[in-house]
Formats: sequence, C-alpha cells, structure tokens
Amino acid sequence: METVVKVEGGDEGKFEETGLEKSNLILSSPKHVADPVVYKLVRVEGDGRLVPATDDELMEVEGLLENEKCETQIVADTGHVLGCTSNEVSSPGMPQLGSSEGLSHSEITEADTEKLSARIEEMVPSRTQCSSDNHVTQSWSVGEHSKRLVGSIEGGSSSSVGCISSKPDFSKLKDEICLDNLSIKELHEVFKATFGRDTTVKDKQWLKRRIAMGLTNFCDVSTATFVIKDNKLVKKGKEDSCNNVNLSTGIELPAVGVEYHEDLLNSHSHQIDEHQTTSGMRSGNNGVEDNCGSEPLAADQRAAKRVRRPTKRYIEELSEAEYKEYRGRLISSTKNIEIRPLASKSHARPARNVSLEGRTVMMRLDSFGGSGIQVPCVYRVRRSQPRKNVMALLKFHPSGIGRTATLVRKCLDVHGSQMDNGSVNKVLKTKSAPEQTPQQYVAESKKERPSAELGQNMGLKQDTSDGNVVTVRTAKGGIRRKHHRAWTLSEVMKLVEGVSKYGAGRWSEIKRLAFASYSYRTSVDLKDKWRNLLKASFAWTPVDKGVNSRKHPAMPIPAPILLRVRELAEMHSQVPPPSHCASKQAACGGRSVYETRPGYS
DNA sequence: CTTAGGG
DNA sequence: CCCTAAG
Repeated sequence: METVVKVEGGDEGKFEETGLEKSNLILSSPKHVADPVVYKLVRVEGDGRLVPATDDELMEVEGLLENEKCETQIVADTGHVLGCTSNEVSSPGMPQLGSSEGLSHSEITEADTEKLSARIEEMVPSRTQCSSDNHVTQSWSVGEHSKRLVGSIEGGSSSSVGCISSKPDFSKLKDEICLDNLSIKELHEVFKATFGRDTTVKDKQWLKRRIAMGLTNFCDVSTATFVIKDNKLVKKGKEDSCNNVNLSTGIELPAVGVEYHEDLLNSHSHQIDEHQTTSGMRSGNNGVEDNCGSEPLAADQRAAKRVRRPTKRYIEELSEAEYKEYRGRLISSTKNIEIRPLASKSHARPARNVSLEGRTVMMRLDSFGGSGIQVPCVYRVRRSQPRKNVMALLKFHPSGIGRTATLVRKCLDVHGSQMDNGSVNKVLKTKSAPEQTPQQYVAESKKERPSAELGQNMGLKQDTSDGNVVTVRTAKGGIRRKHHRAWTLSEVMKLVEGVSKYGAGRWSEIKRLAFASYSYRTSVDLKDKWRNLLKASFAWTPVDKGVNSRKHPAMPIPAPILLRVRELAEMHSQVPPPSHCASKQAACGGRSVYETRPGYS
C-alpha cells in the first residue's frame, strides 16, 4: 500500500484535483477505448510490481472521486463508473479530497512516472493472460462487438431506429425534453431530482448538459446515439452523428456503460481480499464504446458525453408529503407551462427494474411538475459495494450490450413486470457470510430487486439495494429510513488501524484518511462503531470465548482485533489526563481503566 | 462542520 | 443506525 498513484495517459492533471493522485492506486488507461475513457486500476507493490486493484481499492478510487462535481467520467475496466474528474465548473467550495495531508509517497518524480507507465504497459497484457479464463481478453473486445452491433442496427433499419427508440416510453420522451425554457432555479430543481443532490453551479449551459446527461443514464444500454435537437429527440445518423452540435440547441445523448447492479451485501472482505478478488472483479468495459466510430469529437462534446451516476444517499427518499410539496413548488414556478395529464399521472413514479440473470437495469421516470419534462433517472444502484462477481455475471452474457438492450425494451414493454419479489431484506440478511462463492452471488442478485407496481406510490418500498433500508416510523408520525450495512471485517480493521494512527475521537480524520473508499461510512458511523467495539472488546475475556453471552453477533470479531481495541482504549484513556500523577501514570491510569471496564472483574 | 452521547 | 446538543 505504500505506493503512488498516477494516471497514465493525458489526463493526469485532472486527477490532481480529485485527490486521486494522493492515493496509492494507479489508473492506467491501456485503452482509450472510446468515451468514456476506460482505465485499468492497478496497485504498485512495494517491490514495484503492479497488481490488479482489489475491490476495496476500486472503491477507494470511487470514494475519492465520488464527491467531485465533474464531467469526465472515469470508468474502470470492470465497467463501473468510478467517478469523474473535476473540471472548471466545479463549485468552488468543494472539499478537495486529500489536499491537506499528502501521503508520504504522493510525491513522485517524472522518471518514476514514466517507469510506472512503462510497467503498466507490460503488466496489463500479462495479467490478461494470467487470469486464464479468457474473460479479460474478451472484455476488451466488447467494444468492438458493440460497434458491430451498432452498425447492424443503423444500417439495417432505416425507418425504425433500433431497439431503444422503438420503446414506447422512450418515444414518449421525444417531444418533452425542453430544458431550454427553464430558469436556473428550475434547472436546479431538475438537477436535484435527476441526480439526487443539489448543485451550486450557476451555469445554465452546464446544468442543461448535466441534466441531459442524466438522461443518458436512462438509455445507457443503448447502442445508438441520440441527439436532442430543437427539442426533439432524434437519432443520429451514422454520418452526421459526430458533427458539431451546438450545445444550446442540441445535446448529445450517447449510450454509455451499463450500470450493473450487484448487491453483494457485506460480502466478506478481510485480509485476503486482495487475493480472492483479483480475477473476479475484472469484467471488461462492458457497454463502453465509441458511438462515433472513428470521427473524433470535440473535446468539449466528449466531456459532455460523460456522465457520472448519482451519488448520495437520499436520492429517492422524499416522503410522499415532501414530494408533493416539491411538486407544488415546481409547478408554481413553472406556471407558464402547461400541466399535462401525463405529468400528474406519473406522480406515482413507475419504477421499472429489470433483473436478468444478475444484470439489473433500473429506471425511473420522473415528471417535473408542469414542465412537461420527463427525466428518466437511474437509481443509485449501489452504495459503493463490491463488485466481486462482475466476472461471474458477465460470463453469462458474452454478447453484452446487445443483449441488455433487448432486455430493457422487454422490461419497458411489460409495464408492471413483476420480477421475483424476493425481499431485499431477506437477501441482505445473508450478509457477510465470509466465504460465499460467486455462484451464490449470482443467485442472490437474481432473486432480489422488487419492482414497484405501476401507479403505486413508490415512497416506502423502493429500496436502492444499497443497504438494508428499513423504514421506521418515528414518534412524530414521520417516517425515516434506516440504513443498515453490516461492518465487514476489513472495515473494522481499517477503523482500528485508523484509531491507532490518529487517535480515537478524530473521526473525521480517520474517515478522510482511512475510509476514503467507504463513502457510506460517515465519521459518526466510525465513532459509533468504535463505541461498539469498545463495548465488545471489554465484554470479551479469553475465558469467555464461545460461552459468550451472545450467540453470533453477526460478525464475530476476531479476538486479536478485540484485544487491539482494548489496548488502544487503554492507551487513550491514560494519555489524555497527563495533568496529574504524571510519573505514576502507568499505575493510576492503567488501573482506572480496568476498573471502569464494564463486566471486568 | 465535528464530536460526544443518548436513544 | 439516527438524532441532537454542544464546541
């Protein structure tokens, strides 16, 4: 882990702002397959070897980039959107991750960089070979598969425009994209509803572009390219597809990567993570392709095409009341615009989820008050959970994109299509069985994903799979959600390590420095967990083993860790009060710790 | 915003 | 895990 990060290729500069270069990972881009740029993620070992990044590391990058407002999408070669690089329109107040304390090895010389890059070049192909089961090799050719697919679609069907545009819902969308008429404020609203977060960006152009890119996610399984032009959604012909499009009147709607849904809740992840995931996580740049063939895009447009997925937690968590209020605001603020029946009907947002043999595509059609805009939006599919079985999933779909596109259409045709309604909670309860096999993962992802009934109020039953989301009725009658994500062993270890390094109580530090990859763990979470660990560690005694009060605390924390926790706790409890008994510190401090220990005799 | 503590 | 008070 004592390494540096560098992005191979021309994009280094962009990553500096994200703090990625402070990380210990390397994003290399063995292939700029297309747009978005696809990177391989590797780690530099102490001896200079390059090894494929583990899930945790992938998540680390994801975490680093997660909070950035950005345009340029970074996609791992697993097909996962890692995040984006910053650009000049980033809001000024954004926290710069990793900008304060550089890691010791974040300094890297030019020469080193080059050497590393060189090593990457050698190493990437070799890894392709050593992960014998030719999936990786396969993966890089996915783009070409798709390209052929595009070709056939575009060439073959002159009147109908391929699978996407023939979908009923999509064509409905056609006449309703009209971002131009919206004020900044309205754009902000739309933005918020689209991405689930606020934006401070005032640039109207940028907002429109981002929102339109949000739409992109909607059709992100498409292999065709669409353009919003004069408020109409049109499919680009092959020839004109790459012409310059004035962003004020036309917005490109490219197809981008397929978002996988894998909900491998609390899959084991401990010390051996690195060994078990290296092959499993590599699946290839599915769905990433160059829509424009050989014709190069202007840099600006290229950036515009790259999207990031929504990030934060409470994306679709407005309660019904709030939602109504929200709509009310929107409507009132867009009084000029006719309110269509459609808009009110779609108040109950139909959510269509498709789960097909492990590959899940989720969509949401949101209506924005009277604006007449329907903004499809991808649920935040995952809250940064591991993608361990990507490979396994992909295995069943070597044909990748084309297949998925078909599936999506199918899903849209069948309106309230009910997939297996396996309770998410049930699935999640199987959490952290430390040694699950990929097969099990597949099975699990298959059975989850309840889909909401059309016309039903979405509110409470939509769970984004990003954790065990349980709705809880509060005393005041309100409802709130309780996310639960069991702590994995590796998380606990990181926490312990962080506490030992930075001290208990400096949670934000620990969060920033040791938990950058776990965006879902807040500093408060860390604090709480530490509190629990303390409790656990002090309630634990060597004789207690096994005959313990509780059966299986879900995740039995190994004794060594508990001991370490206790050790740290004792250390910290005696360090703070140096005021008195400085010399007898060991005696009085140490003793008092023991005495205050609950259950210790 | 961060931390600590109660629930 | 959530909420809130306190710096």
